[in-house]
Amino acid sequence: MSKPDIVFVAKLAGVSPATVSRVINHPDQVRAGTRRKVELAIEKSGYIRNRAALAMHGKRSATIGVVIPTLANTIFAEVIQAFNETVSAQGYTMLLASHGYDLEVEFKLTRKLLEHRVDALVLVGLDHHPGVFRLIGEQPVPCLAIWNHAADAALPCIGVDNREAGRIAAEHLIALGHQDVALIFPETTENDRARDRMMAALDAFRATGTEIRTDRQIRVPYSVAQAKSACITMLQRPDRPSALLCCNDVIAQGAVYAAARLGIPVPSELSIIGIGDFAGSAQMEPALTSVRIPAQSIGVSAGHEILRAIETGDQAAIRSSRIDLELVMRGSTGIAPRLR
Amino acid sequence: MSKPDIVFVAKLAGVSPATVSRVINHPDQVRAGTRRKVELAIEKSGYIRNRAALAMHGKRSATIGVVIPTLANTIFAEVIQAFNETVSAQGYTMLLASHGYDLEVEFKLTRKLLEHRVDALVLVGLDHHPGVFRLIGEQPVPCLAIWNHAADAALPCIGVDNREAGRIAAEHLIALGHQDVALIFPETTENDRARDRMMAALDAFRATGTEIRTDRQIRVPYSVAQAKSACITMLQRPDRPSALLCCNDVIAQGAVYAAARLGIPVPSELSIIGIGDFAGSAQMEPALTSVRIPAQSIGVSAGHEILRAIETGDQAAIRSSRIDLELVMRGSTGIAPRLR
DNA sequence: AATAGTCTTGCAAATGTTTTCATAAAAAAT
DNA sequence: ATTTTTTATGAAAACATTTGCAAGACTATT
Repeated sequence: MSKPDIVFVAKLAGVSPATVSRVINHPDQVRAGTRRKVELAIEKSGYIRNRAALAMHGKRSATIGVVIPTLANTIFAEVIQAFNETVSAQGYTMLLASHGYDLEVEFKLTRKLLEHRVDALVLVGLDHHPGVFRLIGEQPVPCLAIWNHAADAALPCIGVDNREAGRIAAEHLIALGHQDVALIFPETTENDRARDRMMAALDAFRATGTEIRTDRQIRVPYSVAQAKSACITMLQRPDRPSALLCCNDVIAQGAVYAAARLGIPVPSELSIIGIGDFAGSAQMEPALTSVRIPAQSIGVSAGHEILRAIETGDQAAIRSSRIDLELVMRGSTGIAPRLR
Repeated sequence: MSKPDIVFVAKLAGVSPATVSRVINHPDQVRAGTRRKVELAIEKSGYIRNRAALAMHGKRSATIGVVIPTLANTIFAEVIQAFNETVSAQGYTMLLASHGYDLEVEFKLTRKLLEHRVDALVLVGLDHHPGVFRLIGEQPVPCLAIWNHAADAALPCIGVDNREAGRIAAEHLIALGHQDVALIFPETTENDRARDRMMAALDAFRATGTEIRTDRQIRVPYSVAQAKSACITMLQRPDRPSALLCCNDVIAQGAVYAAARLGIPVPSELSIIGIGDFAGSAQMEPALTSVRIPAQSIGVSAGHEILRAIETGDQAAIRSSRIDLELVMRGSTGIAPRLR
């Protein structure tokens, strides 16, 4: 009664296991009559082939391992969705793991995915546990870093230049005349994306002679709720800044709500800019100005590159690419109050 | 140079493959000295055990298949995250597939996951392709439907009663005196959650003698952008309703933004209620009134039940449970204008 | 020092499938 | 009708691992 295997089906159809295998994998190699018999037996027995046995044969496992920091908010939803659509169209399934912004955990998960003999590996960002680099150096598995791009990256990568993202955001505020800006960022020690953006933003302001004081640098996790309450606290102080530069749109959305709650008019009294242009940002009122990260494109190209690397068997075949950022000016930023 | 296997490691350590296997799986069964030798050889060779071979032995594959409608918006992010955290703590990895609200695709994906010999299967909702029911009837795999709960369900299920959700939302609006209500829902043919909510809402209004006209029933996909623009169109008509009952918070968020855009004061002129209480809903201004679906609880209980079923090997062991809904009254709903 | 008992370890079988090679059957050519 | 060619099928090896069994190596007990 327990799950029928290929030899059970073969007996039922009165043929050899080899023939059953051929019906499944090379149907054209078997005579129509036999094929029908076998197909009937498969149908009747409810046979489902065991991919594990297949994978043991050096065949593809038809799985792609994907390790992301979190599933909890919108940040990676769009890339992953696009990536998944691309590869699943070719019959691949995603083994998805999330590490909660802990690179030690990321290492363990990566190892586990390799145990499953994923045909390829996708990671987010360029900063990883040394063990991760060792693993992908040793294992013959195509590996791709997404979201980030850097010319000198240790890994093939498809994504944006986060330093540029931080710079674009900062320069937009600078161009609007903002001098007193607060930076709302998460903890950056295990998050290279956030770190790059912040450093570039600080540099951009420094280049205009403005040093952003540390009490203008707020630490907050990626959470609309926590961002909102942190911003409320900060914006209630008498010397509030004229603009908020947020590490991503999750935080920026929280900031917009905070301003709304306090009745601070945006953008006339307070400008808010995010990074990412996540779903919903364009619809907010006021709509959020953001540095657009084309998640869709990243996911799709990543999918194609991975597929190509798997098909050709050449793990070095992955082409890195830098996806262009774009400043999307919307209603949440405006000229600094002091200039009017 | 190609990936070392267990016999390579065995040779390197000067022991038999069996001993290497034991070092990995039953370390206490091997003498400390030998163990160290083997561990060194594993380390040195960069050996990673092949789970496929393991799975072939009737062992666990240590994967759990999860099929969801979409990854693209927040809807399922929280459940999946909670579920994943729960099961990954026990060493399981998620094979995640999304079908884009197409039950035919869902069937194919389910089949594929079974080929991978997932140790358990999680689906969303109770409505499925007949093939899905056949598969899970034939395969000895614990299967659990999440998000929905119904007493007479064909599958073990952990979730909420979506009819109740629709009813609670409707009755809240009724209690506030709203008689002219619009329903903003997605296509319901392949989405039992949406269908149940809508039917129950219509019934609730009918019970008070109000029949909701079909031109008050708007069809819109789950997208903030599309919901917003559809609502803008509708709210601009001279005979706009006094309340909007939205199938979920994604749509409701779009509705709130639509009202903001048009300058319609919420809730004094227009009440908006959602279902789900997704991330961000509580932070909006005005904060969104919603029927809370405790995604976190659902994910965690689902995880525990699945783990129990896997460990005990008893697929019938999964206990269904109905998770309680809760009306969360916030700023987006208020007394109907005609009563003031 | 001998015996019994306890640990360690290796051998070999088993797992489910694919594929190469050989053979049998059918089709085509004479 | 016979031979040649082509096509379809089966037998068996291979894949990487685990585990029951048996034998060998210790340890403890007398």
